[in-house]
Amino acid sequence: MKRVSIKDVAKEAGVSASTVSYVLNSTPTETISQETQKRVMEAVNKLGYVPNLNARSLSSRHSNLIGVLIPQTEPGKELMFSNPFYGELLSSIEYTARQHGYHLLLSGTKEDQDYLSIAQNRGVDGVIIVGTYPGENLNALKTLGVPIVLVDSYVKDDAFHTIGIEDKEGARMATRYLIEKGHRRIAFVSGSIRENGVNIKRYQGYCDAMREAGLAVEEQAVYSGTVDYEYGIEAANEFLARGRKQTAAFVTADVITMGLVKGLQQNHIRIPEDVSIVSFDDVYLSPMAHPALTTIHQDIGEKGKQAVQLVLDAARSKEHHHSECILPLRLVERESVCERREKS
Amino acid sequence: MKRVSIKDVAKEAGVSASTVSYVLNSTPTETISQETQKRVMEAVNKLGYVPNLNARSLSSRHSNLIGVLIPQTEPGKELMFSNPFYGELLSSIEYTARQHGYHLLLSGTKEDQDYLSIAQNRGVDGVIIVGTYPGENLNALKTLGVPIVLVDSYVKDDAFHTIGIEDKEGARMATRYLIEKGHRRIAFVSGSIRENGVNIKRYQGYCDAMREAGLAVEEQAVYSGTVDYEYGIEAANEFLARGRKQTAAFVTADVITMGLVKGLQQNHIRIPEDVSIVSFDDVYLSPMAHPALTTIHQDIGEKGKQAVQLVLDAARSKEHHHSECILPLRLVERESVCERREKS
DNA sequence: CCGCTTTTCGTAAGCGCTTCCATTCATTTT
DNA sequence: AAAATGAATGGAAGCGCTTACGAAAAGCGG
Repeated sequence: MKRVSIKDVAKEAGVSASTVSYVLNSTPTETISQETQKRVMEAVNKLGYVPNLNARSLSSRHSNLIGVLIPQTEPGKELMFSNPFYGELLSSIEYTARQHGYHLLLSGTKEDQDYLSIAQNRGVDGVIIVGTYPGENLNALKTLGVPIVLVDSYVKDDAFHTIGIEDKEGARMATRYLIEKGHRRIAFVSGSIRENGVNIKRYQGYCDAMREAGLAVEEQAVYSGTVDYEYGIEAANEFLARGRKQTAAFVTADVITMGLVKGLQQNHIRIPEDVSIVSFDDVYLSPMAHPALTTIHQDIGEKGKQAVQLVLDAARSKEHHHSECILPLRLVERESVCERREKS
Repeated sequence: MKRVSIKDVAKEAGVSASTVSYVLNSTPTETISQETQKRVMEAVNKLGYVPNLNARSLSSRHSNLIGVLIPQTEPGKELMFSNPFYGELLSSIEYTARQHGYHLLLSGTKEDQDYLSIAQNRGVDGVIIVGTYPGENLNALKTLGVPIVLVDSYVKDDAFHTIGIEDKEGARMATRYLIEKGHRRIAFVSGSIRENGVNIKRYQGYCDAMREAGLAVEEQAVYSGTVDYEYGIEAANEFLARGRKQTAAFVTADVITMGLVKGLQQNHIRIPEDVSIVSFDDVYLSPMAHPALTTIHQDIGEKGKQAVQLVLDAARSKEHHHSECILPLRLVERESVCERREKS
C-alpha cells in the first residue's frame, strides 16, 4: 500500500530522481546512456512504479486530461443520456482521446452551473462542450487559456473552435424529401428552440424548404419541447388535439421520433401510411425502430473524433487559430416515409 | 491568462497563504475570525481565484475524483454505448457523484488493458468498474489502496465491494412467466457467457425454471453472442436456420432483443404471436419498441447511485468492511408476450 | 496589571514530479 | 599537451497547495 515514488526508483537504480524522470519521459534534450536507462526501467518494473500524474501535471503544466461537458437534457432531470446521441458521441470522444493517451474528465451540466469548476480546477488541457449554452457561461471559460471546442453550437466567437453539421441544409433536405413525396402539410417537431442552438437552424431549413415549394409554414404545425421520448408522446397527443392536420413530420431528433411514433401508433395512426416521418441523427438504434426510421444521418463517431482532434491540435500549437469543422449529412431512406397525394 | 494562485489571494487579502487555505477549506481544527474570512473571500472573488485541484490532491491525498471503467462491448469495437444500459448507468453515476462534489474520470476498457493506468495515476479516491473482467486484471487494482466497487460482477473477493441484481432469480422469473403463458420451447439468448459474469447466472435461472417445470434445456435453444443489436439480428437468422423450433425466448438484454425483434419481423415472424419474448434491463427506450418490451426491470438509476454511495462510504471509513448490495428486480408486462398453447 | 488559556494567524516542511543549470568525465581538436 | 567540446548525470528550485507547529494577540479571573 506504500506508494512508491520516483525517489524510491532512483534509490533502487542508484541514480538521481531527475535521471529517472528523464528516462521515463524520454526528454529529448537530455541524453541518458543505454545502460542507465535499462537499470532505471528494471527498478521501475521491480517496484511496480507508476508515476503520480497529479504531481506531473503540477510541474509540467499539462495533464493529458480533456474535460467534457454534456448537458443534462433538462434541468432537474438527471438523465444525461435520455438522448442516445450523447452516449454515442461520448463513446467516440472517449475512444479517440484514449488513443491519444488522454483521459476524460466528465461532467454533466446544469444550465446555471459554473463551468469553470471542472475545467480550471483540474488543469485540463482542453475542453469539449457539447450542446448549447447561454453565452455568459461560456465567456467565463475563455479566460481559461486552454482550447475549447464547442460541439453543435452556433456561438460565433473566435475564442472557440467549433464542430457541427449542416443543420439548416439537413433540415431542408429532409423537408424537401417529404415534399417530393407529395406531402404538403408537414409538421416540424423539435426540442427547445434556443439562441445559438441547432434547432433554430433546423427550423430555418424547414421553413426554407416549405417556402421554396410555395407552401405556408403554419404556426400550428410546429411542435417544440424537450429532447426525449416522453416529449415525442406528448407531441403525438398534441397532434391529435390540434386535429391531425399534417400528413408528415420532420422531427429533429431520433429519440423524439421514437416517442412520437409510439404515441401515434397507440392512437391507431399508421406510420408511414397516415403520417410520414423524416427524423434526424440516425442513432444506433434507429434502424431498429418500427418502422425503421428514414432519417438524416450524421456521422456521430466522426463528430466525436474531430472534436478530440481539434482540442489536441489546438493544445499543441502555441498560437491560437480558430478552426471550424462542418460535417456533411445525408438522408437515409428506410421505412417511415411513403408517397402521398394530398387530398386537398 | 495569468493563473492566480493562493499566494496572490493571500497578498491581496493581506494574510498568509495558509490562512487562505484554511478559510477555503473551512478546516475544522483551525479557527479564523469572521473579519479575516470576509477579507479573504473578497480577495478570492476579486481575483477570480479557483484553486488548483491537482496541487490540492497532491498535498491532501485525496482528489474528489472517481474513476469509472466501462467496457467496450467488444474488443475492436469502439462503441462503449452500443448498449444503452451503460449510458443510463453512467448518467446516474455522474449525477450522483456530482451531487457529492466528485468528478468522474472516465475510461473505456479493452480486455487486455492495464487498469492501473487510470486509477493509480490520477490518485482517484475510488473506482467503479462495470462489467466482468478477467480476474488477473482486477488483482492489480487491489494494491491500489482505494475502494473499488464492482458493478454486475460475480467475482468473490472481500477486497471489492459489489453491487448487482438478482440475476438468477430474474432470469427464473422471466422464464417461468413464459412457461405460465403456455410456452414449452423457450430459447435463451444472451451476450457472451463468461466466468463471473451475469449471463452465467441468468442462464442458470433459465435452466432452473425450465427444470422446475419439467422441461428440457435443449442445446439448440441457447444462443450466445455479443451485447448489441447486430447480434440480435444474427440470432434471428440463426433461429430460422435452426428451424424455428421455439415459440418464445428469454433474452438477457434489451438491445439484443431489439435486434432480434427486428430480425424476426423482417422474416415475417410476428411478435408476440409467433414468438413471445421476455427481455432484460428495461432500458429507457424499451417501452418505445414495437411491440413494447415485456422485460425484467432493473432500477438502473439506483444501481449507479448505490455504486457511488458505496465508493464514497468506503472512502470515508478508514477500516475496510466489505459491502455488497443486491437490487431487486421485477417483471413488467408490456406487449411482447402472449398466451400460447403448444401444439405438441 | 499579571500569568494563563484561547483565539488567530504565519512559518515551514513537504506532496511527487519536472526542468534549468551546473558538474564531471571522456573525447576531440589544434 | 592544453583547450574546447560533448555526453551523461546530479542538484536544486519550484509547481500550488495542505497542515503540523509554534508564536503573537487577545480575553480573563484574581
